[in-house]
Amino acid sequence: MVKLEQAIQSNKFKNEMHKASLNILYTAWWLKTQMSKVLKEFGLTHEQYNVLRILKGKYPEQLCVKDISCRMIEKSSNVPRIIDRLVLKKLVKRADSPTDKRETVTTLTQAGLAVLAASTESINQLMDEMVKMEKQDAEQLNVLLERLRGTEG
Amino acid sequence: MVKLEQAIQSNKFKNEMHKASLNILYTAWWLKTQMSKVLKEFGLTHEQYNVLRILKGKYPEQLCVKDISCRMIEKSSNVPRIIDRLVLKKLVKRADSPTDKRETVTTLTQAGLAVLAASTESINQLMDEMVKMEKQDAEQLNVLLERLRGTEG
DNA sequence: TACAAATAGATGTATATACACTTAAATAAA
DNA sequence: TTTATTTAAGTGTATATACATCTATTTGTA
Repeated sequence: MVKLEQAIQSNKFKNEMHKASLNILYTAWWLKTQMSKVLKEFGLTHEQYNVLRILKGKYPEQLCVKDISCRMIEKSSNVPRIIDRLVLKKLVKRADSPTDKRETVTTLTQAGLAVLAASTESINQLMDEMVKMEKQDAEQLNVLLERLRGTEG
Repeated sequence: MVKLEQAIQSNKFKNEMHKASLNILYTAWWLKTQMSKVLKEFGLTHEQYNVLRILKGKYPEQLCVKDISCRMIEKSSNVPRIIDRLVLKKLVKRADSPTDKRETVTTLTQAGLAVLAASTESINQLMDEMVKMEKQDAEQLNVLLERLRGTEG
């Protein structure tokens, strides 16, 4: 097992909480990197994949930019530009909203659905291989992460 | 407490492990965002701060680019360009390595030491306010994150 | 109704990530 | 010793993040 100390070549942590913060940042980077390798085979970035998944969650409903934004893991993502790239690849379609002329709405194309299905299968397979963890541990991890963010407002 | 389900407006998780992965990614983004707000007051980005901390860890020793890279939390960071920006701000000094002409070595300036000390104090204060967690929980979190990365290699 | 405020999305800029490629220098091998 | 390989760092490009600003539209209010 690769411990945090080896990964970042340091064992000077102010306290356990400081170490845990660095551990979360490192683990997030590690997860993203592994997933990105798989997604690259489908010509997708991690963030493009996230947008496709969000669209799938409401398919065939059309979602406006702000409805996608508020579901993104990283809230400061620039969704219009991510959609730009998905449009170029013909994985999503953009249209004016019929109810509000300020909004543009987006939906998956058939190609988008296909690429998403295939890439999701690979991602799920990766997760099964990569992350060996008992259900009970995963539950405990979720509890602790939400406890950590306790003061979030 | 803000749960993951509210944060990303979804409660469709394949299993607890899938949820834990998203929870780690979201928590990492949340931590980075909070820290970046504090660092901005000192004109630093999260990654610039990480490089300064790494240099401090060996100060007054001079570190070459690869020694900084291997200590970065995000290994794919482009360290030469982060150093470029720190040099412009006169927080670090770059010089040719005396032993290997391919290498350039970097050290903190007095200004760099001062900015790092001040920003670290603010970051520590933020952490104390933001993250309310018992030492025991933090220890358990570290155990679980390392168990999750078990197959890393 | 007319005007002010708020909202949606697009756009601009600086920085960072991810990764490929180049150049120079050090090391290994023929 | 000469050549080949490896290594270190810098550079180029596409994409993303973080945040500010702009425009068009909608909503709220006088």
